Parts: sequence; C-alpha cells; structure tokens
Amino acid sequence: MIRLLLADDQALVRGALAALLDLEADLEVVAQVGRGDEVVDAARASGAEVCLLDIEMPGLNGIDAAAALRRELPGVRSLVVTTFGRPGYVRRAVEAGASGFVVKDTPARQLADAVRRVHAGLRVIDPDLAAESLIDGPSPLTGRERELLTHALDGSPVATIAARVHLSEGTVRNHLSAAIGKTGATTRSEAARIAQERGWL
Amino acid sequence: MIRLLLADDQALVRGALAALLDLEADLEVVAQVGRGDEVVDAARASGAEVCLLDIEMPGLNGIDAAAALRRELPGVRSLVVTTFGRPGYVRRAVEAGASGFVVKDTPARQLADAVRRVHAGLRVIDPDLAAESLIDGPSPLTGRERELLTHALDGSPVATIAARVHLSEGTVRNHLSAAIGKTGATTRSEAARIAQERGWL
DNA sequence: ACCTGCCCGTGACACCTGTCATCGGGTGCT
DNA sequence: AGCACCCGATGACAGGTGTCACGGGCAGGT
Repeated sequence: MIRLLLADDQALVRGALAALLDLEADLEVVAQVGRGDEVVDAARASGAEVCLLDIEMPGLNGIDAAAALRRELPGVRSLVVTTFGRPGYVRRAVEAGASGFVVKDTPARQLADAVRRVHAGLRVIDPDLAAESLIDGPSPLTGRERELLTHALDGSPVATIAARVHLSEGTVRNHLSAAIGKTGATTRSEAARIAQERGWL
Repeated sequence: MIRLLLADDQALVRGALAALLDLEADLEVVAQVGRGDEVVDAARASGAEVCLLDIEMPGLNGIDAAAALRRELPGVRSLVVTTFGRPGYVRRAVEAGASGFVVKDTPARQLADAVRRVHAGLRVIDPDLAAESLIDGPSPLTGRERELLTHALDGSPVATIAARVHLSEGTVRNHLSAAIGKTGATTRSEAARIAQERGWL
C-alpha cells in the first residue's frame, strides 16, 4: 500500500484527485493540503511515501516544497504536477529533487502508474517536456532581472516598480532592458509574460 | 440516476472529477470532452441531463458552450466551473443560461450536491461571488475596447496591435486610453490584466 | 593581480505612450 | 430633428520607456 499526500490549492481538484487515486487498490491518500508550506509537516505527521505537488500554490510553490521535502524528509519522493508544460519548471523541479513531473493534460489513467513508478524509485518525466527543457536550456536571467520581471508582470510603470524594490528608476530600466533582450521581447510586459511561460520566474 | 457530461481541457482534472462524481450512487458520468465546441454534440449523443463546464477551454469557452446548449438542447442544464471567482463571469454565465456557477475552491463534497440541485431545477451560485458580481456591475467596456485589450494582454506595443486589427495607431491609443480610464489602471497592460480578472474579456 | 560577471547608478537620446481637443460618419432612441 | 453613444482618425504635447555609454563597487574564479 503506497501512502500518498496531495497538495493543490483548488479544493475541488484536490478532492477529485483523491477520489481518482483511492480507486486504486494499492494506493491510499493519507493527507491533503492546500498550501505549499504545510507539505512537510503533513507528510511527517501522516507518514506519506509519495507527495503529489501542484506548482501553483500559496505559501510555497510546489518546486520549493519538493526541495523542502528533500531536505527534511529525504525518504519521501515527490511528483510535481502542473497545468502547463513550462520547460523551465521541469529543470527546476528535477534540481529541487523531485522524482517526477506530470502535466495535467496527461490521461487520468496514467497518474496512478506514475505514482507507482516514483514510489519504486524511478524517474517519471514527460518525454516531450524533457526534450524541450534541454533545448531551451536554463534561465539566462540574473537574480535582479528575474525579480524585476515578476514585478512587471502586472503591467506596473517603471516608477512603481522602482519604488517597490527601493532602486533607482534608471537601474530598473537597465535591468529590464537586459531582460527584454534575453527574452527577445520588445516591451517589459511582453518579456515578463515570456519569462513566465518558460518557467524562468 | 442523473446523467452527467464533463467538459474540461485538462484530462487529469476531467478524469479525476469523473472518479469523484461516479462515487455517488445517483450520478453517472456519460460523456467527457476536452473542447468547448464538442459539448453540444456529445450532450446530444449521450443523453446528458447536466453538463459540468469549465470556462477555460479551446474551441469554445464554457460560457459560450452554455449558451449553445441553451439554444440547441433547452432541456439540458449546465453548471459552470472555473478556477477563480471573476465576478464578470458569473453574470455572463447566468445570462448565457447556466443554472449554476461553482469555483474550484469549493470543497469536493459539495460538488455532487450542486449537481443534484441544478438537476432539480434550482440555481446554484456561490453567494460571495453573487454579491461581488452585483457590486462590480457589468462590463463598462465597449466592443472595440474589449477587443484591443485582449490584444494588449501579451504586452505587445501599440504599433503591433494596430497592425493586427487594421486600425490607425492613434485610434488604438484612444481606445486603450479609454479602457485605462475605465479600469483605473495607468498602463494598457495593467488595464488588460484588470479587465481579465473581472471577466470583462 | 587579473578578469569576468552581477549589481547600482547617472546622463543623454530617440522613440513610444497616454491624454486631450477636435473632426466626421454611423446608429439608435425620443 | 435632436441627442447620445460608438467608431475611426488626426494633431499636438508631456511624460514614460528602451537603449546605450560610462562609471564604480563587489564577489568568484584563473
């Protein structure tokens, strides 16, 4: 019997996944959480062996949660699930110590198998995504560029961003200009969107 | 026995919801589709009584799919499900003839009840969302403003947008300026983001 | 010690953008 | 007919934005 933990911020999806996986005779959902920062405690308390982690979560995202699991409970394996196949996410998830990466587009029947393989110590990664992640390579953004792009995601003017991060307006423009070049965009908001699509944020 | 159709573009979520609802003795999932434009045909072929429609779908979104159902198969009731509570969506879903509106944050246990109520001819709408939709009111945007905002979503410069819709650059600027005023934003990309959050696009 | 890379800042410049005033044409309502 | 509203367009203007050159400081490798 494989003991499972589910982490997803949408209660309906979480409950539905639990119903799906509980149908399998050899799987048992022993914990459910809606926030990333509750994963480690819940995994410890419930004695989970495999954690299914959504990336988009409040508190702590799924990738950082996987890293925390790796650090605090090395015996627990994690399987990262996300809506879209953003190549950068695959790389970061693997680097964070996740044993698997599944997109929500995959057929429901395959999820249980993915869990079993992860539990058996195998790696489970969507082959298309793995190829893409190798082509795209890692994020070329520097720390500041990444930070400023996240602030540019909502379309704020440069002055607002500069005030939020306590930087000169010109410095913000310089960093964002570099980011625009690296993403191949022509506007900071376009650059922010592209970077997010590739999982660089 | 209530006959159900599920429409969601994410196969994993779709399958999981099917597993969840099939657990109920009086519910039966008779069809599953991943695109909005397949809903009507599938509902007709399967004899579904209630359709669970996600809003974000390729081909046709869930609201337009509800409208198509209302037109083609008036006896079939629809329950719209979406990730976030965007007030504008509630109003549009109701106007499109949907009998219910549920967010994915609601507990999984309540979904089956929502389906039963919709099947019984009742309206099921998240009370918080209903209140918000009344406060916010309908979209103040004109047709062009809405169209141009959707093109501004990805952060494209004005020149690109103007070329895409075959309009003068100045005209685009004027419409977007009006949209910026109506959303309370200071930038077109911020306005686009706000409009999308409120379900105005 | 040297080089490289990231960080922060300034200044300047061309260009883009948001705003306003103004015009004409069309539609729908009273 | 008058009015209100949306659409498309133009021109002008202040201010925002992207780019470049340049400077200095700091950490990490060789």
